[in-house]
Amino acid sequence: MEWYAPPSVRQEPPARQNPSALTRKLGQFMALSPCAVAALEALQVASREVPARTELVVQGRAHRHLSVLVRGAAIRYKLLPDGRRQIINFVVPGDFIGLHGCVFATASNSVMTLQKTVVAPFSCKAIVEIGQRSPMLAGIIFWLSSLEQTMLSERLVTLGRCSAYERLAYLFCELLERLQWAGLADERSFTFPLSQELLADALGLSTVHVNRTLTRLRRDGLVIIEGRTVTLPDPQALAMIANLEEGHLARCRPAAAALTQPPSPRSESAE
Amino acid sequence: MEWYAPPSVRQEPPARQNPSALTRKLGQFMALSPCAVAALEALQVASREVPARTELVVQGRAHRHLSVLVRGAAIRYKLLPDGRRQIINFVVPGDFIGLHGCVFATASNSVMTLQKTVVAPFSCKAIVEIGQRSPMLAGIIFWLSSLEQTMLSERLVTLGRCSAYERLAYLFCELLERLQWAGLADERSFTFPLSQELLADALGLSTVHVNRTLTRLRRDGLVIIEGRTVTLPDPQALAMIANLEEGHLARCRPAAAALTQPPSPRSESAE
DNA sequence: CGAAAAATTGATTTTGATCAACTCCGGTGG
DNA sequence: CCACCGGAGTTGATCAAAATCAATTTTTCG
Repeated sequence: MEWYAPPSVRQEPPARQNPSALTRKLGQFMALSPCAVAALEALQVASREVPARTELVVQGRAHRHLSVLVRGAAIRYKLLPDGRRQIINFVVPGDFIGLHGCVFATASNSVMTLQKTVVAPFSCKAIVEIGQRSPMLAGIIFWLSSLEQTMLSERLVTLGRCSAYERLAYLFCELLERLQWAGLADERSFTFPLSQELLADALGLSTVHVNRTLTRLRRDGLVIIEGRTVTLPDPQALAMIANLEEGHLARCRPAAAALTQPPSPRSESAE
Repeated sequence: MEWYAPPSVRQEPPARQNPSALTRKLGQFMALSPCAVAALEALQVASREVPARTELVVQGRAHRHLSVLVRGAAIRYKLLPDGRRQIINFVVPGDFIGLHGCVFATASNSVMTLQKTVVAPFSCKAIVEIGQRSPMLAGIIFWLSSLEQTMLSERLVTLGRCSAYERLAYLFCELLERLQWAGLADERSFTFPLSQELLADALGLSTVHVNRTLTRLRRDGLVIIEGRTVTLPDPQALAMIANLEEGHLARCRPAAAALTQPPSPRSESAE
């Protein structure tokens, strides 16, 4: 409702060359058929610009739309009755917003933009239809959802068992990797509208403690923050601190079964 | 591999009357067509008994099977390199084990039984085929996966922002509710093989602190533990402490769109 | 019965929260 | 141009929650 007011739909020129963050991300994990790419890009042709601090989804209310975040940044979070906030994850370009909206009547958490952001909304039905038309695309959507669940699990482990130092290291590694997927980060740095309060709410810490721990990471030469740009001089070392094993998320490489199977299953087994 | 050794497949009599925990759970959220029920029950005809403390899935290895937990209990957890353990969730009857196995090449976390348990393994392909044959069943599986993700998010919020007292209250409420879904708990008590160490690893606490906090909950008359039976004399009060709003998980009632939509342009075939 | 696992308890330490300034910086308006 | 404002970041002091260490008791179970 809130962000719905100005119906300033912008039609992207259909002949856009550069792939969306979504297809870029997917392309790094699996071979996309041209028609899969077409279907995914088609979802995003109608985009909409949303100002900062806008609630795209409100916990407890019905989902209005499903969308893909095309450009900008958002958080998915939950407020406790007494006002405490926990950020469940950061939403970066190429991520779906409110994919649950397809199957749940009401939202269990909120989503808010962090800066001026472009989203591509579409109806739930559009997704369902796409899934029905192509089993492969259904598999891709399920894969994306599972990937998100895996990241949630990792986060849970980090919150449950890691120190503040480790948690911050973890978050920086995660953001670097995810923004790289979207083609928005280079080898060791990224730009993202983080504040210490956001870090605190994402990691279950107080802002004061985030500040002190960040100071320590800076002193240790592991993180450099200049404005909105975060540089990780030694991502490997940071990943070690974050308890991330070699190729942690590379693990999410899709299994051949569901995703490389338009009609004919190919047997690509390794041992 | 481990639990695979004795191929003691037990064929349930096909005319079993009582529904599986899975269909019981689903039935509480949505109207299942008879043929959906048949398909779900068919998945579980071949079941296998697994002893306690058996690893059904091992992090870092390929998934072997997908299965449904029919009877018993398990945990999904992750070990950090230095041995710390975080339990990601408890697996109760009616839950899938390793649903990610459909789409990921390797498991990112482990699953271990807590007691003698019956699981119904089946191939990934079986699920994919079911989903392709009936969009409604595909929707149901996606709904189950989303429900799990929602519970994960809730857990994350609890770990990030709640005290030990609140966390324990939360976990007891969650288990009560989930076991009720499976038809395994009455209004205010359930039986489950919990130890204080398990509670600690699930909630990101030390066992000592769990012990003290549990003592406090007991003293406050909110939890009674006798052997493996947990009684919550006042689930409402406990839910309040756990920061659970009215009908928290009832929120996961499915949206009509995806799940009440048997009519499909394509092959919706009868079973 | 006896060993091992689980639960309990006390003492102490550590981590991180809370409270309270205070600084730095980027606007914004006079 | 500059004073001022507000938000974010920084710092110190203190407090509280939870971890850790170390026994000890109770329960479970072969």
